Amino acid sequence: MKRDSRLSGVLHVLLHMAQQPGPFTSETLAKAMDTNPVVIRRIMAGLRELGYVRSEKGHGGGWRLACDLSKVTLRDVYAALGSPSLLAMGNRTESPGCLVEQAVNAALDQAFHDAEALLLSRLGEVTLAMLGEDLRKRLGSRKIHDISAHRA
Amino acid sequence: MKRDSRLSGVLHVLLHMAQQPGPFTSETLAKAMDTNPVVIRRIMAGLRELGYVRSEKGHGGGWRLACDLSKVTLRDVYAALGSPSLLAMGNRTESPGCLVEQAVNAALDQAFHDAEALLLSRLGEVTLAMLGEDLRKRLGSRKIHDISAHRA
DNA sequence: CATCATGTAACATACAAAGTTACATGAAAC
DNA sequence: GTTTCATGTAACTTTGTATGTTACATGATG
Repeated sequence: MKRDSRLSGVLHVLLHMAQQPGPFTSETLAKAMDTNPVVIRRIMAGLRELGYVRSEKGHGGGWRLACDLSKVTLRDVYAALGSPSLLAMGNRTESPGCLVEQAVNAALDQAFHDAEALLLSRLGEVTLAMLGEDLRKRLGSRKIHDISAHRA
Repeated sequence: MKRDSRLSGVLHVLLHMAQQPGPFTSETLAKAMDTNPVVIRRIMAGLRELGYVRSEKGHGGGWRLACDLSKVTLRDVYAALGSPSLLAMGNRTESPGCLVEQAVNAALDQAFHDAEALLLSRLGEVTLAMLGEDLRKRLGSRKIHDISAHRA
């Protein structure tokens, strides 16, 4: 797999859930995302632990939102995934004895750190509610999107 | 392999080369980097094509710097590697039909793009000569580092 | 108790970087 | 000219991680 798409995926799920009351089974969500129910449960596990969503077993069970969408940022969601590494590049050796490599690492670390900080900052500026608002604009006059129609 | 370390690696090689006249065989460089000669040739190929280094076969052959170190930035070196992706994360689907996913992508793309731009900008601010200068400071009063002593 | 849905372990697949082997090409030394 | 050295490159192996899949235990509902 080329790149980590868990953040993209879990946001997709959350935004879908925000459009309808729920609950949603992992299977329903998986169909909408064209993936496997276990994958859904996996990426949702961290959000459940942080209380952003709740899950229930048995008949009528499934996933429900359990947070104020205007208080949860994309950065929070990212953190709920376990804060996977943001950059595809890194240093060859983290604590090299070679002074040459230390000089290289210092220069790269600075650039890497700045980029990571900016990305986290940007993610922290966007709430799930804002995403929902943007979606509403995109939907325009259309009827609220039904997740069950997603399969088309 | 966890993360792409080619940029880190090739910079390490270039900085080593800047400390001594050369030429350097792939094998010598590989030993200094604790890796394989073919890996060296691979990461150096792009730099050769752009004229940053030259290579010669046969006796007395090997790699030599062929550029003004004060004119080549880390961003140039990155480009010579083929501009591999900088971010470890990406969108699930690049051109989704689903409006929900479009909204998610739009938000993430913005953040991703900003972070990539900043990283490239930072890399563009640092020249190989500046790296060499930093290294000189780290070396302090010490004798110029001999690459053959690297194996220690 | 049968059914539904999550929770999770275990295994399979896909992909890219890094490491390795093998050999062709060309240059210098003898 | 032949040997030796060094690059150039293809092909294959190894490794790490995300993703996909199967199987089954757990618990809730009807």
